Amino acid sequence: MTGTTLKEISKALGISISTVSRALKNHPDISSRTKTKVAELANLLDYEPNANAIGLRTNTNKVFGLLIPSISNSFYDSFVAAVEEESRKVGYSIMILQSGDNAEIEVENLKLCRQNRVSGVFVCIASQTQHYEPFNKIKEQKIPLIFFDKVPDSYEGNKVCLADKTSAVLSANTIIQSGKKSVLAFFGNEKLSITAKRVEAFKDCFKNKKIKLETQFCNSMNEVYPQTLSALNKNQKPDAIFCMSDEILCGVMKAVLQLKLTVGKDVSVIAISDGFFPKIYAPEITYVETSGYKLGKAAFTRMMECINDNSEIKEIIIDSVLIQGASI
Amino acid sequence: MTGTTLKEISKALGISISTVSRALKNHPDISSRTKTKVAELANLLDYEPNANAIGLRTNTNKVFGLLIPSISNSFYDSFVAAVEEESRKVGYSIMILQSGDNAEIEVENLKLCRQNRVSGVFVCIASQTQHYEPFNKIKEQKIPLIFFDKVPDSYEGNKVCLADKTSAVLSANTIIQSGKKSVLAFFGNEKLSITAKRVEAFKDCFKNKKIKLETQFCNSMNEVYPQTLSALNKNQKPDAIFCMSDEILCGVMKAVLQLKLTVGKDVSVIAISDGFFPKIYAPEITYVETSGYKLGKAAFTRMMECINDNSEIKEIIIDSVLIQGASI
DNA sequence: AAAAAAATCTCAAACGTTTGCGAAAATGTT
DNA sequence: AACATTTTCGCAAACGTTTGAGATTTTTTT
Repeated sequence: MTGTTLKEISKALGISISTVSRALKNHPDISSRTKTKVAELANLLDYEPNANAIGLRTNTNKVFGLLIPSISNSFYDSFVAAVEEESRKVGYSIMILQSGDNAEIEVENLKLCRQNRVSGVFVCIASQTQHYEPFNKIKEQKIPLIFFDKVPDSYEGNKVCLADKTSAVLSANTIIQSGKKSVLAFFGNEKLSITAKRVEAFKDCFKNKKIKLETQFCNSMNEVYPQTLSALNKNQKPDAIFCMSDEILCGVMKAVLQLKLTVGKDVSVIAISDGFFPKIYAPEITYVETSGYKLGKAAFTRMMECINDNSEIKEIIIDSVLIQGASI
Repeated sequence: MTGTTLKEISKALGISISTVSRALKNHPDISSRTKTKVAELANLLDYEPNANAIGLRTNTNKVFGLLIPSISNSFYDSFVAAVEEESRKVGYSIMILQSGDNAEIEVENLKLCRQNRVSGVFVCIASQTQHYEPFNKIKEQKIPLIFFDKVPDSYEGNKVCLADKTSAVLSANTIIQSGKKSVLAFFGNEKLSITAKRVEAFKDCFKNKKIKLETQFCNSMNEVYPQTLSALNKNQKPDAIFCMSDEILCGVMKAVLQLKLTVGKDVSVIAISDGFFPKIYAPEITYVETSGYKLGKAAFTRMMECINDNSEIKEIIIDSVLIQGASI
């Protein structure tokens, strides 16, 4: 009914189940003659190993858990794409679990990973995650755990993240070198430590400079848009705007378009982005690249290291680079 | 070492494994006294059922397979988000498999779904998928199969897709009613049947009208951009541009921005989109909504119907609706 | 107080694989 | 031809759970 099993093949060939099993995995104990016999019949009968049985027997799954706040986000989905791509190459699949940035759902999802005996889990923690026992449980089961992007400060573990400060500093210095005098800087969710770090580093760059700097925290395009609009309508409007994320960039640009300003001439804009959005505008926006794709590749590499030799804990930081557009 | 098992609980409590198993699932045969005893200890010991063992015993997994060309696409990732969200509510997880629009990887992925005994699979076929035996195999195993978005014409099955024609017709009629005289229409991958249908329906609307219509096929923003640029630089430039997708819209708008034209005044624009991109421009773009999110919800609903009562095959079509912006 | 019914629990097989160890068959060595 | 090796294979247990059917205990009925 459902699928061919080793037992069926063994019966049909008059050999034992173990021989069939070994034949299929090219075990040296088995003669090449029976190997081909087995292979042929298995092929004919469309034999496919039962992943559950294997998982039960070996107590692992060829599956990675991937915990993420939301997949509808160009940064995360390029991360996911990268991890999936690499995983497939080595025979792993990925199980995606969204938390909706909700800490409770996050622990549910961690539980799911344990129940499924996944081979490893990648996690980008929710903003309000406070308790780390669920993560400890994962570790107790010897399941490799890789934090990425939003990583916990106060918890030890493998971490792969972007150079938070570098990207902010790079942006700030670009603005300073261009000789701008009044800067409006938009940052994301104030509660996130990544935001805090960036703000601090960014502000530091402007110390002792004769440049006016105003910083604001925003969570969505719909907040940024009106704020930019009113800022640009003031008498002393900013001559440079910094955008910490794509969403913010979109909000800023919407205001810029609304006022029919030309970026790079009437006002300068610089963003932190993974690169898609800056290129949909003309002139293109100058940005500091933070690639979800690269981050994904790095996280995957780290995961494989953990699986192969359960080595010590590492924190990896992906550097960012400035991509010149014509907006500043 | 790894995790608590039923056996351990049963031994500790001096009762049989089956009693423990039944107690945990609230079976009527078990007294409430032992139920609470079991529940307490299970809780204390952090018992978590082994998904592999359950899967092996019951021959199913609480997992849906999700086959998709690429997840880095706002339409698909909102689809994925919707399916994941709903699945979680009923205790299912999703396994994401990208084909990269490659038919061979697609069959590999289908195989993975079978090996994992998933409870159901959602699939958006690759553009060149020709052979349907792998899908038959899925069906033979009584695994519910839901095609979505890019569905095969020549293959019977459950299908959930957007009203291809309606969205094109809606766009066309909006253009006609606005009194435009020269239309430039960009469509996506020429080989896809969905494209063919839309083109045909779109063209039909313009029959017997005194409107100039030029259609072009494009696959990326980088193609659309220069083409739009040159079209808008001609003497008789189009007064309305139709964009079949978000990517095309971005390409068109880049040219519009480049030329410092104002949408809705200098040139009209209308798109088919799931709604994010049209709203990042000012004025906002008028579009026909085709929501990946809604499609996901519908596909999920259909999946649950299939799981509950293995009813007959259905084809569901999600209607589209015009969202007014100021671009036409 | 005995018989019948109901409630509660246990046994044991099964799901499909993997794997250590021992058995049989083939080959090589004196 | 007898023995030692090597090659090839089979046995059986184990992974953790579910489930039908039977066993035991408790409660109800007569």
